[in-house]
Amino acid sequence: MPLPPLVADLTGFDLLLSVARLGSVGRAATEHRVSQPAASAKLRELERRLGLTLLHRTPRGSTLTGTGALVADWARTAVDAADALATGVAALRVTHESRLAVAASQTVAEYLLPPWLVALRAAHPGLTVTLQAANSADVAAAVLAGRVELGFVEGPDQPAGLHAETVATDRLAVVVAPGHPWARRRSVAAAELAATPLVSREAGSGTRRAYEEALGLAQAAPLLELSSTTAIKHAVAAGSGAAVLSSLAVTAELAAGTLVAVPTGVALQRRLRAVWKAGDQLTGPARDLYAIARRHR
Amino acid sequence: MPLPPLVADLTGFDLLLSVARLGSVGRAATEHRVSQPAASAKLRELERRLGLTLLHRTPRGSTLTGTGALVADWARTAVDAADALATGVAALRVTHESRLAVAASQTVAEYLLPPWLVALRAAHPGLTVTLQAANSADVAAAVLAGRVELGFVEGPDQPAGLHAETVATDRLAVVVAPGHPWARRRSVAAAELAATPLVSREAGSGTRRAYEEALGLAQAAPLLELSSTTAIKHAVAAGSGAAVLSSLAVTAELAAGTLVAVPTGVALQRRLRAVWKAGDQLTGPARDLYAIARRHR
DNA sequence: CAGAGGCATAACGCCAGCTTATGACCTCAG
DNA sequence: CTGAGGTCATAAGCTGGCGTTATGCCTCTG
Repeated sequence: MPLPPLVADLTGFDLLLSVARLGSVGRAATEHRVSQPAASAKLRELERRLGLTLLHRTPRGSTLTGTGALVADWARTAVDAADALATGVAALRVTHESRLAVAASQTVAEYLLPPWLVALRAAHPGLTVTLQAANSADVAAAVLAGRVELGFVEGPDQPAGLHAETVATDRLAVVVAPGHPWARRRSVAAAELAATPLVSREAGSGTRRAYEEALGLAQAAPLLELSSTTAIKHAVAAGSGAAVLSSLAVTAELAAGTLVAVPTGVALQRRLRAVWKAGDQLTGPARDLYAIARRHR
Repeated sequence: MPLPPLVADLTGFDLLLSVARLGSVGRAATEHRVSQPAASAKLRELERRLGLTLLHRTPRGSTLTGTGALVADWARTAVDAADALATGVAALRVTHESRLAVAASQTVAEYLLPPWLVALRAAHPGLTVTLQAANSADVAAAVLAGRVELGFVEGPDQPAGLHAETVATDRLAVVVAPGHPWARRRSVAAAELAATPLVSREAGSGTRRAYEEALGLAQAAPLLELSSTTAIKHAVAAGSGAAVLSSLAVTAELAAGTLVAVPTGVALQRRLRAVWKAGDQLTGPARDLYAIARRHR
């Protein structure tokens, strides 16, 4: 199901947010580097397509109507998400004149880092960040080798030669499709969970290791081994079985009802930690990013 | 600061998500009702602009690369937010062949309802929802008069003639600008809070009423009275003083560091309740929406 | 009463992006 | 080994959306 064309292009909504902030269509146009008539037409077209009146236009400027304010607040969420996407992509891009290099494990890179980077960028407008997404072992290696200043790792291991500080705790959730027998269970005991083959990532993934450790398993026998979280979610939603995933990864699906979380008797959680070279003191943007990560905890 | 042009248009990212799900550029093109070359060109252009390789193209289809999967996950967040925006707008639009009419107070309409409606639409693909955003008293009146089947209200009042069930609890947060004297305080006592004029909504707003009740005030003297949550946030961020706002309304600002939450000795919270006519039984989409709201709690 | 600031309308030109048609490539079946 | 079917890339041509400048009208201010 493709995105409705109404919202595929966010520039109109972005313009609306500028009008809300600046109080005039003309000033919003200036901020967006377009002519005033272009902005005026764009906003009018937006109103026409939504079938809503968003602005009170007066000779002294423009203000939002009630519905305009409501739409603007929803739009802000979408624009912020797009902004986080842009920031993440910019960091992923290998820029050779980078200023801060960061490495992060999959879960952190996917779900936590983008808003942190948006906040960091607010504090350091000109800063370029490069991000390397890798598994926890590679992150540790990159920090040790000095390729990145700061790393974020998951899982139980204590990396040698690194100073580690917990910045967040990630709960792991057992998820199944709504039609799965477990979907209506009050609870699934640790023993039953340990005895059930799951849809999971490849051996050595941070999520899988944390799960194996929590259940005291040396190596869990997988029902199906897939290489990405997304693939696992789809397989489970299609009824392939149960999976253990970061709760951060399944909020949207739980909200939509595509997946159902099953309560368990086990505390499935793991710490997400910031790591840097032991003995070193974090400075500049790296220090700020660490502070932001702690603050968001 | 306008949105980077890279992400202003989400169609490319949306297409990427379809490719991830369907495994082929051509099928994604079909789903989006465009020709295969158009989709191919669009994805290639996306890769060019991001400076990243997102797809493995093979004669048997296309799959995401590692960075492609990462970008796709971030993109999914943005696309979902845009989808919530579209759903909210569609519900706001007065459609005359509506099927489910809902009224909600400001906080619920702004922050909670869009994802609920997205989930509801997943269960009822053809359903048209109309939404009326109003204050709690008007919501109750609309339900009583039968203009809407289901309402969502906030605040302490028990609406006469209506059956009410709590669907969520909203914490109120005391927020100030980072430079405000309170920003570094460990705690602000109830008495001090009650004695301090705040930036607030007009008398009678749900948030303001809940705050007055929690502090045992008949009527709080405002420092500044503004008509929208957004205006209040900006005024506070600019250093105008302190405000009490729904924690739902300030998550983004707290994350970005624009605003700072001040711990207080008072339990500032209020219930958000679903209401329908006493004696009636919820049926059909209204019943499902209520269930979704409870599930998201 | 004049000027400034704000939004709308008009006229025009350009380029982005879509479509159809076709080609190149791989895989698999017989 | 060979042909069919599926996938993606390239080419060429056209349309129309969108932005620009120029201008007019309105309202509030001094």
